[in-house]
Order: sequence, then C-alpha cells, then structure tokens
Amino acid sequence: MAPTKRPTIADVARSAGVSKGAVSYALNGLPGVSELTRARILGVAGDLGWQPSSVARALAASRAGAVGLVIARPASTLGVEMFYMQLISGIEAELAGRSVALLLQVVADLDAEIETYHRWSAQHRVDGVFLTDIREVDPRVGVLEELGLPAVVVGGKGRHGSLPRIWSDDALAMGTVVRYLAALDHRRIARVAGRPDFLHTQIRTEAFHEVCASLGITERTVATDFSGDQGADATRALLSRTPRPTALVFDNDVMAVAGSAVAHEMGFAVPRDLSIVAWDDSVLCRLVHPPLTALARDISAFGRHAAQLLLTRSVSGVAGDREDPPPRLVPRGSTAVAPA
Amino acid sequence: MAPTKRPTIADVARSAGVSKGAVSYALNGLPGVSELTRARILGVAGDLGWQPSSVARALAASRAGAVGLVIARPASTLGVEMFYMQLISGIEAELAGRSVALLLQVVADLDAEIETYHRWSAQHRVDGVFLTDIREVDPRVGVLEELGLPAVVVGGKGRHGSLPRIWSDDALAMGTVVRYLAALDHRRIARVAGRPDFLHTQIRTEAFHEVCASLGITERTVATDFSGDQGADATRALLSRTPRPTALVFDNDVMAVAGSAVAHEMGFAVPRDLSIVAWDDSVLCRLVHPPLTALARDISAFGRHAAQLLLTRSVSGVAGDREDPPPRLVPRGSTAVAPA
DNA sequence: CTGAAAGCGCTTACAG
DNA sequence: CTGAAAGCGCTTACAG
Repeated sequence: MAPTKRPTIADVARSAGVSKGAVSYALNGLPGVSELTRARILGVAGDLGWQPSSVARALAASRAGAVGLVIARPASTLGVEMFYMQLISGIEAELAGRSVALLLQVVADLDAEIETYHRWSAQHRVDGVFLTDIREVDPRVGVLEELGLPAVVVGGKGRHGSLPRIWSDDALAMGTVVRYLAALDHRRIARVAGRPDFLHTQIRTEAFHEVCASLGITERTVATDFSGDQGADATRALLSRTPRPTALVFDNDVMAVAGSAVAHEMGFAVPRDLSIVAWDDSVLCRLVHPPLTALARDISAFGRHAAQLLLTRSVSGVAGDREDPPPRLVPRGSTAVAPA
Repeated sequence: MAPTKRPTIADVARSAGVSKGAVSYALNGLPGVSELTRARILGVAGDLGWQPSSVARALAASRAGAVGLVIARPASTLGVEMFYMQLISGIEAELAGRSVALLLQVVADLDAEIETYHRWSAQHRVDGVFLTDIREVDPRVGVLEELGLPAVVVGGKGRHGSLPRIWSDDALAMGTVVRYLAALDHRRIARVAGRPDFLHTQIRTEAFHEVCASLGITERTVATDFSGDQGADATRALLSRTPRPTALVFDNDVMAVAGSAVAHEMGFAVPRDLSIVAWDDSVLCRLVHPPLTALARDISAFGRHAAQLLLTRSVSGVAGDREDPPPRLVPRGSTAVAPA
C-alpha cells in the first residue's frame, strides 16, 4: 500500500479559504489572525490530518527541532548504561510533549565527541546538546561556545564558561556515607573511584578526604576507569594491604558488584568482614547477594530537568542553573558493624 | 563569540564560477559535470568549509537523513540496557560514515511506539526504523507497511509481512546449551524465560522443549517479564519444587545474576548444587561470583548489519534477509557436573 | 486582523 | 557536459 500524500499548509489554506501565512500563524498560536479564523483553520488542519514537516519548519525557522546527546565511552567501560538509559528516558519525557527529537551518538573518545559537535552544528542538526562527564578543565566548553551551540552541563557543579548546569550535591552525600560507616565503627575506609579527570570524581574524592580527616578515619582512594575489571583489580589491591580497610565505597554499581565478588573470592564475607557501599543505586544493587547499600537518586528526573534547562536555553538564549536533591543513602545487606 | 555564518552552495557556486546545480551534482558525485569542474568545485567547497545543511537537503530530496529506534519498555524492565547500548553503538558505527543520524525514543509500551511511528512518518523525521522485540503476530508490521516507512526486524526470524529481517539462530544455540548440560549429567533442567509474547522467547522455548525431549531430560519453562525481580521469583519457585532442577537457563544476564543470588539465599551452592547459564553474555556475567557461563554474541556487529540492511532498504527499496552467527557458549564457573 | 511574497539551502527535471 | 528555474513545506517581515 502506497503512503498517502501528506497535506501541507497550502492544502489547509485552500480548504479554509485563507492564505498560507494565516495558516502558519494560526497553527503556531501567533497573533495575526482572529480567534474565529484560528479555530476554523485548526479544525480544517485536524480534519485533513495535517502534521508539520519537521524539515520544512527547521529550514524556514532555522531551528532543527532536535537536541543531541553524545556519549563518549571506550568499549571497555561498560556499566554506565543504567545511568544513561535512565537519563535518556527522563530527557525524552520532557522532549516528547514539545515534539523535539533526541539525536544520540555513541563515540569512542572526547575528540570524536567534539567532531560530532562540529558536524551537528555545521549541518544544523540540533538546537542544543547535553554535556556529560564534565572535566574540571573541559575542551568541549570552549568548542561549544565558539560554535554558538547551546548546551547544558549535566552533573557538573563548578564553572564551565557560560554554560548553565544541573547537578546534585555529591559532597553532601559523601559526608552522609562516611558518617554512617563511622557510626558502624569503621576506622579504615577505602574508596574505589572513577576517572580522576572527571569533575564529579574529584568532588567526591575531595569530600571523602575531608570528612574522613574530620572524623579521624584512615582513608585511601584508588582511581579506575569505571570498568568492572579495574574495580575488581582495585579491590584486590586494597584488600591485600595490612591493615586492610573494613569498608569500601565504590563510584558505580558495576564496580561495587565486581568488588563484592572479589571479596568473596578472597575469603572475606560481606558484610561481616567487609562493608560495601555503591554509588548510583540500580536494579543490580538490589539483585546481587548480599544486596548492596547504595546511593540512590532520581536520574530520570535529572534528565527531565536537564531537558527543561536546555530547551529554555536554546529558545530564550538564557537559563539559570539548577540543583537537584542530593543522592539518598539506601542501606541494605552489604553494610554492618566493623569487625573487631 | 557569534557563530560565523555558514557557506551555502550559492557561495560555493559564486566562488567557483558555476551554477548552484553544478555544485550540487559535483558534491553528490552525480554525472552532469566534468571531472575537472568537479575537482575545482570540491576544492572551493573545502576551502570555504562548506557542509551540507541536513534540513535543506532533507526538504529538497524528501529524505530525512535519519533513522529511528524506539525502545518500548516499562520502567520496571531494566536489565536490557546492555543489549540496547551495544546494538546502538553498532548501528552508529555504520551510520556515522554515511552521515545519517539516529533518532532514539524510549516509550512505555507498544501503543506509544506505534504512535511514534505515526508522528515520525507524518513529520518526515526518519527514512526508516529498526523493529526490536518482535512478536509472533505484531501490530507494528502492518502499521509500518501502511505508512510506507521502511523498516527492518532486528532479531526476528519468521514472517513479518514484507519487512526484511536479521537474526541469529537461537534454536541452535539452545541445543548447544542443553547438550552441554546433559553431558554434565544434568537430567532436570529448568528455564527462566522472558516475555512469552516475544518471538525470540518462543523460539527458544520450543527449541528447549524439543532438545530436552530428544535427550529424555525433564524440563520446565517459567515465563517472566525479563526483570530481575521476576527472575528471582521464578528461581525461588523452581528451587522449591521436589525434585528440584539441577540446572537453570536464564533468558538474560540480569535474571541470571538475580537467580544466582536467590540460590545463595536458599543455601544452594553454585555450581556444586546448581548450574546456571545466562543468555546474552555481558560484563555482569564475568564480574559476579561465580562468573556465569553464558551465551555470547557480537551484538555490536548485529547492529552494524541491521543498519546496513535498513539503509539498503530505504535507498533501494529492497533488501534481503541476513543471518548472523549463532550465540557461542562461553563456559565459566557457574556450571559443573550435576549433584549425585 | 489579513494577504501576497520572499526566502530558508538544497535537489532535480528540463532545456540548451 | 552545463545553466537557469522550479520546487520541497514551511516562516516571517512587509504592505495593506
């Protein structure tokens, strides 16, 4: 069956007995047409099953009607999927109502990400982009400003040129975690961190260091690339030290699961010999044995808010920052009183 | 810094001293311009930093320059992320070179998915779509044919109207798994399956049933919604039966991990008391303790091939089917000889 | 409040 | 092989 030819505003105009311009004004809710005519035009458009052509609209208005998200990630660093899928579903919940599309691009590294921004900008593909995994000094910020491509920084407190940002207070949450472990008599706590060049890693590392110092707790942070393999390696190294830490805080769920398996493999029972806390709660944390104590946040809402910010920014040209609630500590079976 | 005005083919034409039409022919590699002029035009375009406007091109050629993927999934059914992220990265590896964009939409259910196809089609958003999680009788097939929207069925052997499809032989792989377990002396094997309305679930269920029957193995299949929670429930129910199965085959990695935790919780040691096999190997399967024996396939390549098929289809109007290699069995620590 | 017209940046028959 | 022109489906000043 051949696709039926779609009606255009010219068809609507003819049917309604008005000009194409009038139809455009009516459909876009702009002044320039009386309420009566507007209603009639909308009726005709509805009857004809008219739908805007996104490309025609984009060409005429020089808007793309789409925003973009680039995920830069080497193939080895899996385990960030849950975060991104939840973020994406939140973003789309916000975009759907405004009939803005989301372009997704998965690339290997930052250079490829920047190249994508150049291409998208040159081809008028998107009206704005989401920036994730922000670095303390991030080359993408300058590129986007130079391209004049609106952007919001997702998950990045700190200064990023003129870009608006949305974040939640990881430092606060880190304080909660450490004080909770301290209350369980842990005096030696180690942290398996993510990539040290990521701003959110740095913020957590610094907060971890400070709150441990203030409580007189012996601490140590090992950096990884966020992968389960490096998480396992780091856990092995930490548990081989003397004296060994009695609690481990991981920067993501996959590393925490890997760390839990390593503890088991080395003969340490969780939580009797070792307590484990995972950043970013996920279905994984609930399903493994023992279920992992974790830091939960509403990533989907985070995505919705990020999308609101980006749309405001790309339409009005300005947008403030936004702070979402800090992650909550969800205690489960992987944390207990420290061994004597 | 203001974004610099991008050059158009009019600028290129002026600089090269030819008409806009000639520029278009030259840039698109079409006949209608001599090799000499073509080279000169390409040179000028390069010097000027010209890039095609995707929207103008789409409007004029009535191509969108984009393809779409809708992921229909209730929020509860997490754990399919790894599959989709790998599929997406494969798809994009193929699209990138042809400067086709990928539109992604995450929706709650099949109705919303169908609505997305209507909208995309009406708005000329995409040139084609990928259909995943195909049902035996699938309402989407008729909708897409009626819309005249090119599509390929990803992971669906069987008949789906006129749509081309790409798949791998799950039935063969299921035979491999069961024969492997039979060789380890397992005589009672149960399967924690995914959604029974999905075609790939049905294919696996049927193959499981047949090969078990041919080997005289007692079998049982429990259906779930693919979620870790239902996987855990199903495992609990299966391990509570008398006599209980000595091996469990799960339809995805997250359910297998959950099932492994349930076994532990109920006092059964893996693999001593119970063997576990997971469909779709992932980093998760490698990282838990014990690491899970799994069925691995190259999902990224699967995505690349699906994209090739879709692009062929949407350009030429026709495309054959494609079969990728069947999943391979990767034995790890979760399978062993059946308990006596 | 309304209409006629130009223009967004391309592609593509159609003449030469 | 090449050029001039119409057209894709909208938006948006610009006159009335």
